[in-house]
Amino acid sequence: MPRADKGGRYHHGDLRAALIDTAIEIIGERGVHGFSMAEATRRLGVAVSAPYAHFADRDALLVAVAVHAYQLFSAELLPQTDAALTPVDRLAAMARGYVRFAATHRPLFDLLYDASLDKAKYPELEEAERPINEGFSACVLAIAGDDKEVAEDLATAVEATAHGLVTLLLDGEYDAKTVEGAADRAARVTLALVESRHLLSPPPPLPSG
Amino acid sequence: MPRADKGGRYHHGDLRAALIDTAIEIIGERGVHGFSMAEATRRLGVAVSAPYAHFADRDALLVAVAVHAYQLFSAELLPQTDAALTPVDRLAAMARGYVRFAATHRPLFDLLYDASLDKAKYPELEEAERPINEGFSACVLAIAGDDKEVAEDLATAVEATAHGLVTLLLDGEYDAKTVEGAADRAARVTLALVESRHLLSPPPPLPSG
DNA sequence: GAGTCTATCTTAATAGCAATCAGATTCTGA
DNA sequence: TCAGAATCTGATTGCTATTAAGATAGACTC
Repeated sequence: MPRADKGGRYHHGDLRAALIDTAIEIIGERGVHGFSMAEATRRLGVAVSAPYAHFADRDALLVAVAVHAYQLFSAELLPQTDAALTPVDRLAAMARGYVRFAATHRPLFDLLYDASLDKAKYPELEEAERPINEGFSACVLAIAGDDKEVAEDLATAVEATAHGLVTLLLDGEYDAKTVEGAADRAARVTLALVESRHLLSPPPPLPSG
Repeated sequence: MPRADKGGRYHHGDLRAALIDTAIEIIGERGVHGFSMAEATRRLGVAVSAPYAHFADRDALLVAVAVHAYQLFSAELLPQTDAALTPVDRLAAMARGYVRFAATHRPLFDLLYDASLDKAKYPELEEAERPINEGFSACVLAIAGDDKEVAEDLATAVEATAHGLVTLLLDGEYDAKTVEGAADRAARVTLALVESRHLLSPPPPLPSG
């Protein structure tokens, strides 16, 4: 972990990587909102203008951190997919994992879903997110019997619910107990969605309003 | 709608209200993130320091706008509750309304759920949010047969899903078609949750993971 | 109506931030 | 060895929030 130990060398060595590490550090301490380029350069003992040789602007650096975060997310979430479980159980496990990641790495999670990074402008974001979406889709498709429309419907519902639960969880103050509680809840809601006739077949008529 | 038409008067008249209006205007144009005190004072033809006679800081002004947004939200959402419908249908209608409000007043919705305003620091926020939560709770309690634990579980699930759907909807680009599509989806998922044995009774054993 | 008090507003200033530019330094490869 | 490219510094611009001290207007009293 390189610190302000440049020791008079003009060139840093790997400022790009050091900036990403320091950004993760600062975001961990102060949240995405509390991160600033200036603070990062201060910690690295480097001129405020130095980062701009490696990143076009603040957002570009945050995107690099976000890519890193997605990789971590994948690494924690996807192993659940390989287990010898039924697709339904795997899906529930992923919902759990989603909640756990958000709670365990809150600042990074906020960076991914709260700091409005423009996915259109930074294609590497979608690229980094893809493994997650694919693991998820595979799971859902297996459940939906390869009916793509049903699968998309179900996927959206499960994703939305997990994400929404996390939002509610993170809005209030939370401790370990409520984290596992929310994880349980996410799993339970996932099961409810999977079994529902409202999602798994041609939808019955809806009351309008 | 008072503009930069102060016309040399030293006192503005009602700068406090004008600031809130202008803030809504700017947030509508540029999003919460793009709002600045400086821009607001510029539009009102007033010194940059003038707002601080009425609001402690930027956040305090945003909180005032958020209170306004909650009132609008209530006004659009709660009428659904009075209709002569079953509790379940009312709940589905509220899920719809939730999605519609978010899509129709996106900047205000972002202000409520994206700009991390500290509810502990500004109790008026919870106060303004209360009518919504109460209408919602009443509905859910009726469905759960006054079993508070089940009701809380169900409420969380429905709220989370609606919120999550909105998040997904707002993340991608969206047009009128997808808005109603998302509203439909929210209603459908709500029905699925309400009918699920996983939520409406002592929960069956969960696979761990 | 004169005088006082207070709220409101102005001017002026500080400090933090992102971003740019010109130039210095170091690295790289021919 | 030397030219060019990459990296970094120092100085600067212009935006932001926020504060302090003083001017002005409205409200309230005598």
